[in-house]
Amino acid sequence: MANDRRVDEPAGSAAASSRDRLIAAAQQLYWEQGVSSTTPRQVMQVSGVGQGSLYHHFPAKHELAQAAIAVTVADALATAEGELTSGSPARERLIQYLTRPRDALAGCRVGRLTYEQYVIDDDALNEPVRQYFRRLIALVQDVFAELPGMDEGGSRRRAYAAVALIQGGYVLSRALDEPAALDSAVSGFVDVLNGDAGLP
Amino acid sequence: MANDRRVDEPAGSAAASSRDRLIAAAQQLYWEQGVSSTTPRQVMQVSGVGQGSLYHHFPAKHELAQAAIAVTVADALATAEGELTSGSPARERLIQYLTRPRDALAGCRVGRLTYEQYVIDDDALNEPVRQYFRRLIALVQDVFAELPGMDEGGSRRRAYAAVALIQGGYVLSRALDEPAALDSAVSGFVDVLNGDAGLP
DNA sequence: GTCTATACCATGATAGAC
DNA sequence: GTCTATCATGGTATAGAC
Repeated sequence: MANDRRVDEPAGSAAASSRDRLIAAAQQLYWEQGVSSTTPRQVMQVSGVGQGSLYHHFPAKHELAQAAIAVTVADALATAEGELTSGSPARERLIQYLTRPRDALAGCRVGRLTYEQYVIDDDALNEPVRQYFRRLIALVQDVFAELPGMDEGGSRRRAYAAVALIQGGYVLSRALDEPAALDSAVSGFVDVLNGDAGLP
Repeated sequence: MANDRRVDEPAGSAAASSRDRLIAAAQQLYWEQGVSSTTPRQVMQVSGVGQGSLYHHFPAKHELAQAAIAVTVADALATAEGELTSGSPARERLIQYLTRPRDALAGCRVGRLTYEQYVIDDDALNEPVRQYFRRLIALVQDVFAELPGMDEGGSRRRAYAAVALIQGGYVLSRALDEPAALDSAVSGFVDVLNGDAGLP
């Protein structure tokens, strides 16, 4: 990555380079079936790039995974940042982040990596995932902190809860094969956030 | 399972049968490193059972996985049921379930299966996972429903939120390599449940 | 940069003796 | 029920020509 002086091409470029097509194919396959289940052969087929080219651009599967995960994390963070730092009132930004339409059955592209042994065993693959959640939680905490009468501990705990809720909603939707499970979980959280609490 | 007439041995039996040791080893390995990463060889080594015995008791890896996952799900459900149907007031039962000490870095033995391609692709493996979450959510919903002024939709949504929160807490703890992340998420949820809401 | 052919190894499973 | 030996497959990577 660091020694790659190639000029960046636009993501939607009509004729993406072999390297970009390999990364895009890997991203898609990782999302659909996980990293360890994705073989170099499959990446070649989906990308339409030959075997020689794959191993020319990436010395091994590991380096391809590193590149693909880095792009996935950067994209996901950019989306969240756009929602959470827009000009809207804090309350609206929070609701917008929580209720954004998500492909619940597909799962979180980043969160699922935490249960992938192939990723866990490899610090270079693990680090982007850690950074993603660190920054996402910080973004959410900053929004909670804008609300009146919120101390630092309170905003911090609520940020962990909000991000965990989304991740767990994905898990429930997948387990139950029920896209609406994530929505139900979010609704329940928003209910209690709205002060319509539950404990006497 | 249905055609197995062998007399059940106590779980903590001094001399467990080969079959039971195989299942126990598989459970442990599935928890530590996932199902697809766990090879029959590893199960043999951990259980101390030879290869011939493994394939005598289980025709293939698939049947071993089925048996091990069934036991894991049954155990996890029994634990949750004990907490959620005890004699304590509803509020206490809920808090007890949410704040039970958990090995956050290890992840949820059941929840992690939702991101395992090996499990997803196999209905026989998938069904116990679905049942686990269906029943767990129902148990939690029943407790919420005991609280005053709670309609059915409200208890349902809160149950989804509570279960999702735990699952997502595991994901965060693993992603951040930070056992306390799950605790923070739970605390944030309990904060808002306590009516100490957040949105103006 | 890209291609085809090939080597290597772990996995998942079978065979057949005891 | 348990053992050892063996096999077939497919994933990962390398070699070397173009």
